Amino acid sequence: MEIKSRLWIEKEGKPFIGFGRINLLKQVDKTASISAAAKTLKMSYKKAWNLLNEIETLAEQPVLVKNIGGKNGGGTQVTDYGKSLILQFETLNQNCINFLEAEYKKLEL
Amino acid sequence: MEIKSRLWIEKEGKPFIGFGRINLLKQVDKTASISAAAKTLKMSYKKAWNLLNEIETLAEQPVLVKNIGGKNGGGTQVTDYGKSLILQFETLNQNCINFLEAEYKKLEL
DNA sequence: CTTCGTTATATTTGATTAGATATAACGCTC
DNA sequence: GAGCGTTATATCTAATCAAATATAACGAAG
Repeated sequence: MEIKSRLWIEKEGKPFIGFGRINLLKQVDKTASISAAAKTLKMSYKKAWNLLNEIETLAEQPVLVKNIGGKNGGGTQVTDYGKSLILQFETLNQNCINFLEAEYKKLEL
Repeated sequence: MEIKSRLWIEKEGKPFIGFGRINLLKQVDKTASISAAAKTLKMSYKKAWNLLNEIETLAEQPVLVKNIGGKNGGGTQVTDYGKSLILQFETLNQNCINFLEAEYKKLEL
């Protein structure tokens, strides 16, 4: 028996960043490509693009720098702001997990 | 911009209790009827029954006392154990929300 | 100027899930 | 024993969501 959690941040009532989107951002950062990131996460390119597009629509600062065409067909880089989103969310998530594990031990189920 | 969370407890890898199930249990406790609880939550009886059945299958102690037939066709009562599940989950959930609100203020998004 | 792999986008198909419907058992009440 | 409203369960339909497919634009490189 174990406790699970999912947290996310909303903006204007719409999901802004959460577990899946941050995971996707990390893969984009690692591969420098939306399509490559989608492939490693076994997700359709369309879905990945939609998720990233929602993030950028809601974000006040640019999250991605995209290059269409050119060397190797192009690619996508994650901005410093995007990287800070990843870092902040992951620490927040880990803090939450630690907190819940401690609380969970107090329960009698 | 606001932070949201969902937490749940799994048993044998399957969801045991979470937000929706606890909400349903509360309604059953209030109405003393699965069908009435399903109606107020705008959920099909089948779905409500399935959720409650999963809870009881995984729980080590009885959560519900069901009466088929009889006065008013029967009904369902929540056991003391079931009520303790409700109470414990709700306090845990509220503690988590308070914790996250505090953590959230530290972030720069 | 052709090739390449990427971003970008619409459309269509498929699968999974939720919902509606139907039916039976049950036991108290009248 | 007929009626009632509930629990219990199967089956069929609808709707939603994910996936696959198709197509175009793009720009560096050879």
